[in-house]
Amino acid sequence: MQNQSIQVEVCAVIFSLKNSRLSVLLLPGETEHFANSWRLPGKPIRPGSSLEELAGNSIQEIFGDREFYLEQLYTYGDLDRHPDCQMVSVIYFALIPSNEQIIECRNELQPTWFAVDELPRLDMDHHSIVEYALRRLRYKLEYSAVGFELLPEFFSLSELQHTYELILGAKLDKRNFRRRILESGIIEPTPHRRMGEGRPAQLYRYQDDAIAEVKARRLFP
Amino acid sequence: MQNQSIQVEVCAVIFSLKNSRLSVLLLPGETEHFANSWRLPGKPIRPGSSLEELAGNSIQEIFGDREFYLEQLYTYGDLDRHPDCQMVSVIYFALIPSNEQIIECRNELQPTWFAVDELPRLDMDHHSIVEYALRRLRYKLEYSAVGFELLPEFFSLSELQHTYELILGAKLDKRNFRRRILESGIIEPTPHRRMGEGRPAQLYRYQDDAIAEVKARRLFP
DNA sequence: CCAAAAGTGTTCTATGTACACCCATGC
DNA sequence: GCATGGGTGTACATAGAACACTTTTGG
Repeated sequence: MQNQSIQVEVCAVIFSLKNSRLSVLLLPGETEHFANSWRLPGKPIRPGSSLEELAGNSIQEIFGDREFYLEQLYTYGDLDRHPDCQMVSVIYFALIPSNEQIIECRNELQPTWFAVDELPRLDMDHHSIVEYALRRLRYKLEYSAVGFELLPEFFSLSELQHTYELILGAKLDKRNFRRRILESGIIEPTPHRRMGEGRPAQLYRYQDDAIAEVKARRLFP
Repeated sequence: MQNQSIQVEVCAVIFSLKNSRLSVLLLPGETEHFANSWRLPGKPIRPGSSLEELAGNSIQEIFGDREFYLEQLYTYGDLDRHPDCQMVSVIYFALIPSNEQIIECRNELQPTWFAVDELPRLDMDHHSIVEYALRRLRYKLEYSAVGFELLPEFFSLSELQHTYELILGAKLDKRNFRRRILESGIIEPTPHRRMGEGRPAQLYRYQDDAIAEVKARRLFP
């Protein structure tokens, strides 16, 4: 059933906001085994690259040489994951700002965004991996500042609140949200304002030196 | 400097209470590169065993076929970890009840307990791995029931409190501790009592069906 | 002047914290 | 009967939750 080889790969669960929905980037699956299914981007490990570099490269191949949030999620290594070999997958999860675009020269890979509540059929155990990444993302929101990583450099407090509401799947109280975020000191006001319908919004920027302090405290109930 | 091979191994950070100190089990290091140093128990991956099985086996070789708490910690894969090859280490952490003994036939391995605040020189980056495992253990104590895993099947509330104080490195209020633990419902009283100096203590047992519920709530500030 | 989104404080409730004395047993 | 560790409740402080109106802009 299963031959004697072990393969080790690095994969990434890439989250972003697309059409006001939390979405995951997937590639078409390998057709030999998993017809009409999709898979997480990734690549086999190779000498000369660290695990994190490989995960970062997989993402930069799709989005270009941007900065983004990247964190190791879990390493899957059960015997029944792949029909042909024993597959060990080191999974990372990444957050891409909503304004970033897939670079055109990579269209041949057919990278595609799927809303997390409308995932297609996925290869192997990738479906449960995405679900786990989503739980971890929701949990991280409560006690760290990770939500900003899905927004452009400048954003309004309402945009930030909508991001949190999208990910947590719940409405948050506007005044409590603003008070907590501002008191936490993880964002700073900028001279910019966003004009649109209604009153212009103060724009804020993320202070990256503030991450460490916030990690210890829960921001949301 | 570094040849082109990649090795993948599974290691375990094994915690227990020895002489009223939180301790880690170490084996003598490989002498070719790391003279007079110690290392985490572990073994290379091999076809036919999942990662968790390999971690579990490494521990059962030392303690026999016991049950114990085992959880994946992190996968280390930087380039500069080992002088000879690129080493990927999937690290697990385990909690062994304080009454468990190292089985005698394994004495040739020279497994040795070291208090976490008096660690010897360790191979590679194993020192920072132990420190990370310790941070994770302390953090887990706050919001889950993991402390029981270091005690025998029956234990008194004072013994449990001392365990928490040892791991967290801080004194806890007796009444608040007892109230919170009992209200959480993660332990149940047993008919047994521990006799000794002073008033006999009610002994409790861990209810393993209660783990899931408690995971979401913080038990300690 | 109306629609639309931004912005702002206070009260109430729940949770955590601090704290001191009586109880049951062995010697 | 006394030394030793086991066992118990209440008052206070802090943090989170609920809640409605005013402000600024564009059309």
